[in-house]
Amino acid sequence: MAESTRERILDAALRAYGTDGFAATSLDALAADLGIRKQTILYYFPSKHAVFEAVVDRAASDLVKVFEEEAARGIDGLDQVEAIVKRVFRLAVRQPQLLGLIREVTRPGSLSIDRLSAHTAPIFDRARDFLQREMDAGRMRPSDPEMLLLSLYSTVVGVATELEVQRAMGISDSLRGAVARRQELIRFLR
Amino acid sequence: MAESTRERILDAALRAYGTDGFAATSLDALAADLGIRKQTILYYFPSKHAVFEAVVDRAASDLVKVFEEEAARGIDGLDQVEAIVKRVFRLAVRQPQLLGLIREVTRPGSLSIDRLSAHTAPIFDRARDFLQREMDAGRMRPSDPEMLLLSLYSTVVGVATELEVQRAMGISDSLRGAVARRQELIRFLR
DNA sequence: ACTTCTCTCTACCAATTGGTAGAGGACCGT
DNA sequence: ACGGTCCTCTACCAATTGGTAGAGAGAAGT
Repeated sequence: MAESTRERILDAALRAYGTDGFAATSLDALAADLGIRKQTILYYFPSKHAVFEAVVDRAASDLVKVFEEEAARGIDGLDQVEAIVKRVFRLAVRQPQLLGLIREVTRPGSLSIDRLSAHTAPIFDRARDFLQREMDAGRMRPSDPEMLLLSLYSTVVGVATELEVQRAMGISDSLRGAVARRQELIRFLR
Repeated sequence: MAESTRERILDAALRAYGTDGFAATSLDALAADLGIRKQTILYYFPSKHAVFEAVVDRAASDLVKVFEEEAARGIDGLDQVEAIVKRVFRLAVRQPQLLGLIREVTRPGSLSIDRLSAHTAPIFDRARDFLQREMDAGRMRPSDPEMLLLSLYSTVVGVATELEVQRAMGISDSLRGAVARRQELIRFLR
């Protein structure tokens, strides 16, 4: 067996929740997509919401791993920021459902936002301290590091939502836009 | 009667769809929120989806009206851009559900995105032409006007989503962030 | 007084929802 | 051969879903 059933369920759930949303995706639809019965899903997860939480957990780990790996390489200064931004952008373009899921979690009525932030809070703190140090050392334009992080965050998430808007507005070359936004973002940091 | 039932339904639907989402909001819940029966809703609208479309239509008109009014004042150059950005930001901060609705419409699996873009396309074209003229005249930093518009759009939408993220990350002063982002955005345009 | 129109309601429906109970097969070590 | 564990299934359920049919109240016009 190439991939366990549990992993296959999480894959399909990420796709479905990231595009159609949690409420719009029934367990039956999810199961049908996988060619199984929904009772099989409920064997691995106690409830529908538990599936969602598991998807969020895995997505958060994937995202955190990117930061961990990049931080471990020990590049310093803006080069590290640029490397991380590049990798997150690549992740966003290749897996738009992942950002769709984040959009779903960060919705006002969401219950699982604390679950996501529990994963990302350490990364957030580390990034803020890093930026603060760089600013203090004069290697980066001084500003509020928390606000800068939020700005970075919403730019990346914005890229995912833009793709649909671009399509609706008849703008053709969508990948070019993402690249342009990334370059603009990095230029802003310098 | 201060407000017609139809308008009250649209108000409540905007609130609900903008925060919890379309699929997560049942007609029964919507009706209960208004103290009426769902059959009353179905008297004014032929189906649940029709309610959503009506909400989208009205929200789009509100948004378009802001542009129309501001354009009619005949201010030229960057001052007009700044005025529009300010008004849209104010709208976004005061009515976060409105941006939540846009987020809902621009979701990949959405059916109504064409309905929204039908309203906003003329505005989009006019804004693009305006920016192009300003750039040609040398009154604005030259770049791709379509990309610039997308950048403006995602910044504004980002502000709405940031509010929740800020709360989860423990950043307190959320309004300050929005103002900072607006100033940064306008500074970028110069 | 009668009809007509507008509006909100009760009663009801078939389909779908998330979830439970438990059967049965495949594979395991004994 | 046998009991146990892992996994996926069929059968079923109560609750909720969006939607239909039509009663009844009220105001307005005639």
